[in-house]
Amino acid sequence: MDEAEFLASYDPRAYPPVAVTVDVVAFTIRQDELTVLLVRRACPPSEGMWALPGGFVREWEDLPTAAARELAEETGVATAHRRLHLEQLGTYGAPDRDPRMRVVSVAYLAFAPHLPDPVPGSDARVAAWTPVGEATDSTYGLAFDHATILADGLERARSKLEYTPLATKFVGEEFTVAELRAVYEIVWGEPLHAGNFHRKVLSVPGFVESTGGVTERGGARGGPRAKLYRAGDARLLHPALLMPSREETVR
Amino acid sequence: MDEAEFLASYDPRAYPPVAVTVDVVAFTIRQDELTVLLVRRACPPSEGMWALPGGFVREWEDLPTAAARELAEETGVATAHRRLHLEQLGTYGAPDRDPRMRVVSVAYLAFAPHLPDPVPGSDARVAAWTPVGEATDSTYGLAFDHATILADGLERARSKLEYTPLATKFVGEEFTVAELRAVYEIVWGEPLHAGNFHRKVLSVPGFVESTGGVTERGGARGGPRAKLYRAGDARLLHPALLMPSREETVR
DNA sequence: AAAATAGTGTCTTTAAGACACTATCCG
DNA sequence: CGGATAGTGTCTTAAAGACACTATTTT
Repeated sequence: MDEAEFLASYDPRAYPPVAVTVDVVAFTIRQDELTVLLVRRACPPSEGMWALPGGFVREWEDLPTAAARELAEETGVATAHRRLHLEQLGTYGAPDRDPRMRVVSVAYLAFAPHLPDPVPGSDARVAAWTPVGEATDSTYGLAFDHATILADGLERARSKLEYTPLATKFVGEEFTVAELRAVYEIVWGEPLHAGNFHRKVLSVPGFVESTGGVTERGGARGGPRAKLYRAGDARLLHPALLMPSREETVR
Repeated sequence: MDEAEFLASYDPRAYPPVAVTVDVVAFTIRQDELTVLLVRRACPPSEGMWALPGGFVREWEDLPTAAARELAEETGVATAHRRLHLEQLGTYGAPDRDPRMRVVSVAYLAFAPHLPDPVPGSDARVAAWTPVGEATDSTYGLAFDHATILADGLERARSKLEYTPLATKFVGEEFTVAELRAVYEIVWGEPLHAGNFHRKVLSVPGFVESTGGVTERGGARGGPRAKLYRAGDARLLHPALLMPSREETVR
């Protein structure tokens, strides 16, 4: 029996119930750390454990809309938050990933600069921005398969920094090259050469464009004022900015 | 109401019915053309139109297992076909993508060398390997949103050739550099420089390894026998083989 | 004044691409 | 033999990385 036949003879009681949910891996940078939004589960199973925010997809709701709504419910960020980047990460549907029933979850990845502290929702859930170093620790005990989803999201974010202008989604509308470099260093977890990075960023067509302005003040511990840039119109970076440590990590 | 609360109070009749299906974009190369497996729909809606093979996910079945099963049902290829590559492409869940009910479809991408002619299933469906040039023609009229899924699959395949050893999945266990080059030329749709390609492939660590053997005969129209290689152990290609035309296509 | 930072210059090494060339094999 | 193909050599250019250096600003 194929899809067509099955659906032609569709009867809600004739097949096993499946729930479709969205889970959101929302990253933001706070205090020079990459953090992910987690919520504390208020009911079984895994009551009291941390989990990714997520929930049931509503009847007439598109998948990305559902993801944006779930994020908004936790953070109070308007769904149409101007600088929010949302992309599909993958779908997780192992039959036993939720002990109660078959749940297929479509995971989304969200990036935004300086997202606010979670707003306690009307249902008074606890949500918190958690450093990814803690959240990916195997002893942290995320609920369900959320540790896998988070790991996949982190890997996606790291590699998207290489060949897309994703880093500009983590900084404000106007930013300095040093701020952009900080994003790379924080997400990749290793220091970059300031001079070479500077030249490289400016040499990639469409990555950033100058606003003409400079910062009000120099660096916190000294140094000249930095020129300001905004995101350019490139969708892909050519040539790409490759992670330094890729060489040996690769095989 | 969040996911946890919803599921805690789960009752199959309390929420709108959703079906979860898998659709498979299966690529193989036949007669120097990239082809995709399509089936002709035997019942409404879109009766008689071509569509990607796919179907309902069974109760205790994992998502990739469901995709492999759907492919096997059309091609007769054993699910454990030794050289079949299967990866998740994305999930398509627009509320109106199927007129009958809410259907969320998880699309998979499959690659294999020389897949056989489709075996008419027990239900006598018609299936055929169709050149992607025809299938992606906007007048070809694929059912549902399958034109979008196919386009996404093609784009994924093209870019995966760049930085992964995916091309080795389209050729036999042992292959020549020229055969590998043909894969790139067919999928990318443009000729490559034979000499530079040869040197490049051999210079990427872990891409291919020599078997020590050579072909029985030279090229069909002359030329020396070619050395034989098998896939190496690299998961990523460093440095990558970038598409020639990327330069201006990018922004 | 001291220290830190923004930004540039330059050199070395690696990789990509263009082109040429030889050796081998088919018909 | 003529033509096509496998594989290599070499040169030019682009890009990555290491290092040095100047100018500017903060404390």
